[in-house]
Amino acid sequence: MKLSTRGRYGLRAVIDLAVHDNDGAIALSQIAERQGISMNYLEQLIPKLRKVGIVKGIRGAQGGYVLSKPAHEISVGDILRALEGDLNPVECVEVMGTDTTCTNSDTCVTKNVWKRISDSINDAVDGIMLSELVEESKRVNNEASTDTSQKLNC
Amino acid sequence: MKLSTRGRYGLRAVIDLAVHDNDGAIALSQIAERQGISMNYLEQLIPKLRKVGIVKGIRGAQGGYVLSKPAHEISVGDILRALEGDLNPVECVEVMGTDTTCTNSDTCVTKNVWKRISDSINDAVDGIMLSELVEESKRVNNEASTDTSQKLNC
DNA sequence: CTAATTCCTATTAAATCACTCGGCTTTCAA
DNA sequence: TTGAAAGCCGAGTGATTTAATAGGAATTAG
Repeated sequence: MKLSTRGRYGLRAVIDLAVHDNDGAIALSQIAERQGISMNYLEQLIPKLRKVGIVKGIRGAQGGYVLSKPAHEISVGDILRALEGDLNPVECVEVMGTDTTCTNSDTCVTKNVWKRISDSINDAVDGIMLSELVEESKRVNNEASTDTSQKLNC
Repeated sequence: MKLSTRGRYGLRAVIDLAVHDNDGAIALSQIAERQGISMNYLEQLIPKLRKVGIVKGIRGAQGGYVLSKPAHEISVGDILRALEGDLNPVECVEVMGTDTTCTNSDTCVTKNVWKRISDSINDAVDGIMLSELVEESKRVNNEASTDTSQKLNC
């Protein structure tokens, strides 16, 4: 019941990108260095974010990545689901009504348990917008004001 | 971000045990057969439940397992945490204040995200008591009333 | 005693994770 | 026009975890 590094690194990368949003295209190498993440590995996470329209790649020299829509239109849920797949604790809880796997879903007691967990997770992450995290990141780094690099942990 | 079979099988096993609570000690072989779970594997999950005082083993012939406290005093959270370990989405979110790993927790923006996810998961599972699931299981099986075996899926 | 049962430890095949690596394509800048 | 900077893509790999299986010791009712 843990998020993988995909979700953790990926969220940090997107926050980093969002914080530097008005600096034009940001090269992956910059994000990787600031966040202390292997660039090769980050490169694997990006396609997942690109596919759902969170980031956009700009190829060629002086290229890099930008957010493909404003930060207040991107939720943490969007980011984490792109990176981790659906956030349901079990397979059988699908999008609502579309029970593919679980055959005896009528007599299944545990299903309601998984549903409640699933809903609470998704509600939580959908309630946090990327813009909030950007604000918080800037505020925290101003207070600390030691270095301007947006180094994030966890 | 999925529960393992430990949590899924284990919860079903405990529900099964709770449903047959007044039949005396229940052999693992019975639970395994009713739930369609390998007995050898179930045997590995039991120690986790025993350690936190959810079930109690009765050794010898005619032995088996019983709940070690009433079902309304056992939450789904107790069961899942026993089987899966803590339900936090990342390591660095610990019991509140005991931040062992994450060093720069002050400037860590994502930490609050993990905290909110963690809280919502734990609130959800702690709000469901085993007794509720037993009630529901009995009700559902009466309505369906095809077989008396408490076969659960998911 | 003996059969049933819990209890404990070891082994294992398969999957997943967290990367690394190499090569290709696109584009800008000099 | 060419070269370097970047994104893009797929294959490979060691370590860890998962989901079991297997075997045997301890315990107890009948």
